[in-house]
Amino acid sequence: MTQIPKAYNAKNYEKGIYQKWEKAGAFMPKGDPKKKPFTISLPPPNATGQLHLGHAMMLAIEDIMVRYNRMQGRPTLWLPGTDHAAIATQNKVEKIIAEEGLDRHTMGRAKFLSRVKKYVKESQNTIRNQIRQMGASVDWTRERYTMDDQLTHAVRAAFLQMYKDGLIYRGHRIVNWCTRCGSTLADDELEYREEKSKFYYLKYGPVVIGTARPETKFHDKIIIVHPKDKRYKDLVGKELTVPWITGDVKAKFVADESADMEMGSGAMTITPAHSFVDFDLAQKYGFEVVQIINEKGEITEAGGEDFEGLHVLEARDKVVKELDKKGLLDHIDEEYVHNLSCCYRCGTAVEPLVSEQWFIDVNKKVRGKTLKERSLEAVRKGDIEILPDRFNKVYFHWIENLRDWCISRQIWWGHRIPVWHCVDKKCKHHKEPIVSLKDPDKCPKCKGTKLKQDPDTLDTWFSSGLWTFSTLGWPKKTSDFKKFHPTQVLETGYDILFFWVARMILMTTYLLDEVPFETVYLHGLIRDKQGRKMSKSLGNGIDPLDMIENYGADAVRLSLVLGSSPGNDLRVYEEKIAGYRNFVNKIWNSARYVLMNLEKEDFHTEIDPKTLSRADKWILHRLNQVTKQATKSLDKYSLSEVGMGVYDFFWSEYCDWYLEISKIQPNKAVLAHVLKTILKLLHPYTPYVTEVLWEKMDQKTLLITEEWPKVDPMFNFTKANKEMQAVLKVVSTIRQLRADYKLKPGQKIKASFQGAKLNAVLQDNMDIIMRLARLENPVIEKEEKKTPGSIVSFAGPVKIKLMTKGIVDVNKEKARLKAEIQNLTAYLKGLEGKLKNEGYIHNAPKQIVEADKQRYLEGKERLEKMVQQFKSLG
RNA sequence: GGGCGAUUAGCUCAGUUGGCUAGAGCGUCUGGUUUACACCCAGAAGGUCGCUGGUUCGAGCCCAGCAUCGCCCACCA
Repeated sequence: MTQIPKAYNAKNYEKGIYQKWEKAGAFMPKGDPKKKPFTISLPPPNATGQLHLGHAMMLAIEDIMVRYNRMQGRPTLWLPGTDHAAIATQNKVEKIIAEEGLDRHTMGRAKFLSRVKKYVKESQNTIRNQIRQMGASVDWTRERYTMDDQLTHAVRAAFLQMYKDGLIYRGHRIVNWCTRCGSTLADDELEYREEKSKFYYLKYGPVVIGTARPETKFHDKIIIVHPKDKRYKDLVGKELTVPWITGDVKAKFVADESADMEMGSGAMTITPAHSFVDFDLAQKYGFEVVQIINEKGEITEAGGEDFEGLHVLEARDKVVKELDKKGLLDHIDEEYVHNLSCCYRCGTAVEPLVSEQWFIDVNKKVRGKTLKERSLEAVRKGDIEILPDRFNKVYFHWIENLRDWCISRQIWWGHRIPVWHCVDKKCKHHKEPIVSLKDPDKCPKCKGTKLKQDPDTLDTWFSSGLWTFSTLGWPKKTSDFKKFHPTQVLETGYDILFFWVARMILMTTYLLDEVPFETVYLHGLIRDKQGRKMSKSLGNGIDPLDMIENYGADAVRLSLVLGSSPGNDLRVYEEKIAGYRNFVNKIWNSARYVLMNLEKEDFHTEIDPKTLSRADKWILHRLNQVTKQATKSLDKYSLSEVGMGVYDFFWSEYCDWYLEISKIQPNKAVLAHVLKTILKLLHPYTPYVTEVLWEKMDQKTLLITEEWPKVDPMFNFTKANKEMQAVLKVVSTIRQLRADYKLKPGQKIKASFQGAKLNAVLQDNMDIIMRLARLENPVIEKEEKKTPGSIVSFAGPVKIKLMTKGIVDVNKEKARLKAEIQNLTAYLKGLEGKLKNEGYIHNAPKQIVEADKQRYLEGKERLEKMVQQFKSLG
């Protein structure tokens, strides 16, 4: 007999339990070496501050997968780490130093970077602490950071290999440019903001062209028309002089199918340096590309002395005025709504411009395949399975339309591009890049020592694309790498399918000729109670740490997992978390009861099959069923389904019925066995409370490393299960009657039963029925006896009669019976129709028809008895 | 413009390969100190499964169309 507190206070236990696990080395991969390892690389949170509920969800989901597989005896590795998050981190630190009146340029590169490093260190500590608080069983001995020496080495190795294969090239191409960050952005690093602006129609020689950005049009010289457009047929190929912003220009008509005949005049001029579409056209035909806007968002010398140096917005007004003066302004549409592309990190409008950058060629064949082809194939062939599978389509579409990936960034924080140039003027090869794994000290050509490294850094997703294997020691073929790669699951939010998941597949299939992971589990976004995104500006965010403080980590985990399925958003709010806290407390109290009634040795005794009552057999049978279902569904990653299934079984069967029955006829070994098994089933979901209780049950092992429950064929009791369910139904029915007639809870009622085939079962369990339904002197009647003033109801085939003469109103009983008779009659009529239907009898599976027949016969019998009873009431 | 998702009780959501009178939690209502738990127990009310057709013996589930809400991608001369 062990006493524990009345309520579970998570705070008192969680820290100690986590330390115990960690000390025992329980997070390190052990398990049966013959079994296939199970590995998850934790998506490394940005080292920029704090974790939010999305991270908490990720940790909860992955921890469930990991704990389950660990209990299945597989060598299990969950590798944690953090990401240096180039732009995000740099922006954060820039903001911080701005408050001190500083900026990075006056500070200098070295000083600024050391400031960033300090910030990252603090942030990493916060994150480590938060991951621990969630109970995440990550292997801290293998923690990694994208800027670790070893990972940086992996980045360089990857760069070098891609460079040698000609996949990485330097080119003058159009890129997305953020004028605030002073850097390029990848296509998917843009966000779109709807904006209303003016739309200008301008007279350009014989045509009218439309534009939202007149300030880019100084050097428009090509007019594109559709080859089938009759209006311009004669003009195609011709050159003519037209008056334009800063004087006359020579314009040329070119036919290309990209022109839309329906739109405006059907003719358009192009600005190759500042529009992706126009740039492609210029490449196709070899048009001149003139830069109009520079990296600061100002007009270049191409605008002439009147415009050079003006910011784009100022220039816009001035250009329009100038055109108007010349009579070239046709009209202005004030209500033009369009999507403005903005920087996803700072929100500044993005300026497409041509710049010299490093790119990854996604269409060049290496070893017979392009990067695109490899990426598509991995998913098409089923080597990678995406959950939910509807995201396959989204993935394919994205890869198919992928352009060359711009990987250079003009920011300071990140992996410096491993390219050097010889700056010795005497060297003939000073234009050739030197790409090297280690910092070179001399030029390989002229042996000079004047080398300068490319000032740019790499896109942060370049290094995270290597995450599943750079963390395992690649490019060295370490034993970890051999054992744990490919990983099994990559679990992350669907919002970074492109950013990260696709990049990992692209990099890994090329570099390793294998997939990075077998399954992609995409979780949804966290929303508030009204379904809104959580955001700082709305102030509707919930801090996971506050919730853990108030309700415990187990409750927080449940609120993030139950009721959620891959790909679907999830609403999270405090009442929900409080509800799961109640569940955790219920676990605690069920164990409290068992602990109070059992001795230590009871937790170690085997179940003796000879001692099993029908109730024992029932709960053991149900436990088998639940275990079977849970195992099957967890293998398919149906985490919510399993959690809810066990929740339900535990609460509404084990607690509500079996524990109550155990107060009447206890079987200590069964009580202990079922509870211990439930703790195991729940452990992946609520690791803390289950581990605490496990300890209280005199277990010498840790629950985290216990074996996952197996179905025990000895405990399959189909018949007892059915019989016991009937008994429980009898109790429920009586309770219902008692409530209907407002019988006092304490008042014991005389009752009789007619159960036909079930009579023996009822007799065996009469104690239970009596106690749970508060009866006295219950009897089983073999024959119908008249008992005036009693009330009657049916639990399946069992007729229940409560002797309530003088207690209840006969008229009320008549009304109730009448309603029940009507209800049943309607039901039987439906069934009858079905059973008379030839089509149904022929086509439906036999068991279904058989079951309906049974139901019909049983219902019919019940109806007869009810009618009889109704009549007897006079 | 293309695509995807959602629509089931007042709220949040389950609902397997189509087959019991469609379920749970929260909330509401009625009762309740019983060998753990009031963070609890017993019971109840509450649903034209978004709409319209179709397939089928049978549809919440499959098909077509529509509506509303949300998301993603593309385009915007």
